[in-house]
Amino acid sequence: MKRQTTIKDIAIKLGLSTSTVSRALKDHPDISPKTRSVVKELAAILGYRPNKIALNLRNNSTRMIGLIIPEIEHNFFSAIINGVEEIAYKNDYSVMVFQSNESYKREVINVHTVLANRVDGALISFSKETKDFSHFQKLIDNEIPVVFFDRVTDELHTDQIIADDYHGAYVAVNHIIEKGCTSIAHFAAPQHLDIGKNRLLGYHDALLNHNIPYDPNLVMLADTYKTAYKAALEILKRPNHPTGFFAVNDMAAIAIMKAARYLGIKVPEDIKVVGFENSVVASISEPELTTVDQFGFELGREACILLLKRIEETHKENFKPIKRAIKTKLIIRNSC
Amino acid sequence: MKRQTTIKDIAIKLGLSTSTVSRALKDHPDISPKTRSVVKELAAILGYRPNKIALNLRNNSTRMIGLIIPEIEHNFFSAIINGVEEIAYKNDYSVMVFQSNESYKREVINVHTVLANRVDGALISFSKETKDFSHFQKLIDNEIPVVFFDRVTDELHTDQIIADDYHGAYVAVNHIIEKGCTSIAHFAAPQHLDIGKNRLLGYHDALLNHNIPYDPNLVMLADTYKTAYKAALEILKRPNHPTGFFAVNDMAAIAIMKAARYLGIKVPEDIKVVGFENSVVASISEPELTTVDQFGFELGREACILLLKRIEETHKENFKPIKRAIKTKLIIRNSC
DNA sequence: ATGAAAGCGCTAACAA
DNA sequence: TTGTTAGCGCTTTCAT
Repeated sequence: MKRQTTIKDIAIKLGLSTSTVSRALKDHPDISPKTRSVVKELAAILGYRPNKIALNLRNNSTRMIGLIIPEIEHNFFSAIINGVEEIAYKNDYSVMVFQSNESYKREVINVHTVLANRVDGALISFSKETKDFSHFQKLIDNEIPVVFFDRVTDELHTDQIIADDYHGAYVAVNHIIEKGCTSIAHFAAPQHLDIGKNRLLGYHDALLNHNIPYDPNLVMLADTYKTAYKAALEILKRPNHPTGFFAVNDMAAIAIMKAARYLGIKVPEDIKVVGFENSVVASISEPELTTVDQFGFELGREACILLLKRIEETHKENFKPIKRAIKTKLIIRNSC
Repeated sequence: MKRQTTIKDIAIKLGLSTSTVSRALKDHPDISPKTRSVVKELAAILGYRPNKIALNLRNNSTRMIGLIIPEIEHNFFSAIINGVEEIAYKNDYSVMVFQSNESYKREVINVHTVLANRVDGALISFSKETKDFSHFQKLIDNEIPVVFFDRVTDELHTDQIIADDYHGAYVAVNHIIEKGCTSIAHFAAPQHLDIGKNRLLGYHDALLNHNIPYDPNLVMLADTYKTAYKAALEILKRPNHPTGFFAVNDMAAIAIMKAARYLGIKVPEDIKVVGFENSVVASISEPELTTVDQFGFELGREACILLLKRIEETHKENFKPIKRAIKTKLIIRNSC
């Protein structure tokens, strides 16, 4: 990089001190209008841009937010990034994105990088592999505000923003039942994730509420396209296979529909399928997927708003974690 | 943020000078083994982490790369981010992602933010709106290495990494012709984008090569789902509508298939459709989409590798821009 | 083998 | 109204 114009350059050329230039540049009232305009003019000519790094060092603040997510390529998370970015941008913060790629090891490194970069705050959705949370504790120990979203844990004393997983699942399964299904399978996420637990619980309670017994044999651990496709083939080959399917996310739901098509089973005539997420793929699949919108963009916004509030808070003592759930909404299309 | 342990803290506690501590920490041979181990021990106990900001200021280097893309939610670009990140990560660089959201105005601001953050280099794919490139010139004037990818321009004297658009399009249209179509429409991107021009050219030449006359009435400007759906409805209602469709990207291709389904036209029996990109949606649509894989991940990797090379280059004089095209590959599925 | 001092670019308390 | 000085955390040249 070329040597950039500094305040000193301007000061020397104008026979002023650096402090005068600094003040003139930020319209300090002490500086005479004449000096002010002269300084600003030369600054413009030389293309002066304040050195953010120097500012960072001086202010001990980077106006940067660290965002750790499992995978950028997952539509839900890119929607979240958008929400985060919108708020950050409006408040003159920049966002550094780090991916764990669902790897615990990588996530630990991400946390270290975030720490090293001296971000002002961090937004985190942890990997599926993560069961130990001590690396996050380092952020907290350093008093870096942290907000967890979507994938959260109660083991850490931090803010949480999640989708209303329980309620979303409940409404979805309710809808399947109202469409006439009495035997309903659930393709679930790992149960050490709150999101896995809560969606299963919503499913469970919706069944019971309609006096449909809960059958563990109808619950499969399958939250990716691949695992769901395999599980769907297996379950659809059972005699008297279930006619309703509630998947923990859209990709799993679509895998179920693909498997059904492969077996010559028709959706929604023979079986009904509901997903969770409302990603782009939901309106591309055939039939188009009925699913629960979890408003990733909104979730990103809310998480970022809360984080900025924490960053700007002065009284860090008696910190009370906030837990907020974003409302979900059932989007009815053609698969159920 | 809490006050972090500094070299000075360690120095004082140990009755040493900051320079000794600094040297001990990086195994400088001058420092006695004893001092070295004592320093390191205390550093570990206090959880010392070098302050990257201070380093940045001193070294005039941030080990950060600025990445400006149109939209993170577009699968192709998130694949690119992954490629970039892989290389950056391996070389101990961090990536700051900025979205223009296809807005010229926002892109100009992005460039300023990138500049303010004193990144060591920038990777850029500009917005559809961008026709004036002077904001990018500022980066070049500051001697910040820049590599353009996917959306590139010859107006700037910079490196470029693109997909082999011409050849990919040529092969795709060739395939459609071989499947028996003689009347083939093209859904194109704006012609001020190289990618729009080159894919149209590939389409054009493939036709001519088979003695099929080029008909401008069969070329529609439609590179989003919405515009493509509308254009497809229009063109499919024409008497003797074309039977082959080559779309500039997958979303447009899927829109064509959706419009066809709406009109009761069968793919691939009645019309054949080929896309460009090979994003996730291509294997989700029904029928699954035949498309040209443009290897976003690879493209991101290559762009980043080239950028890092530029950053580390010492001789910046007689700079010769490199233009590289990543090979594409036709992925045959069920739509053609 | 270790320390003192200067400097990266900027700001702000204090002086004049 | 403007200038001097110190300091943010770190490295490195030049003493010692």
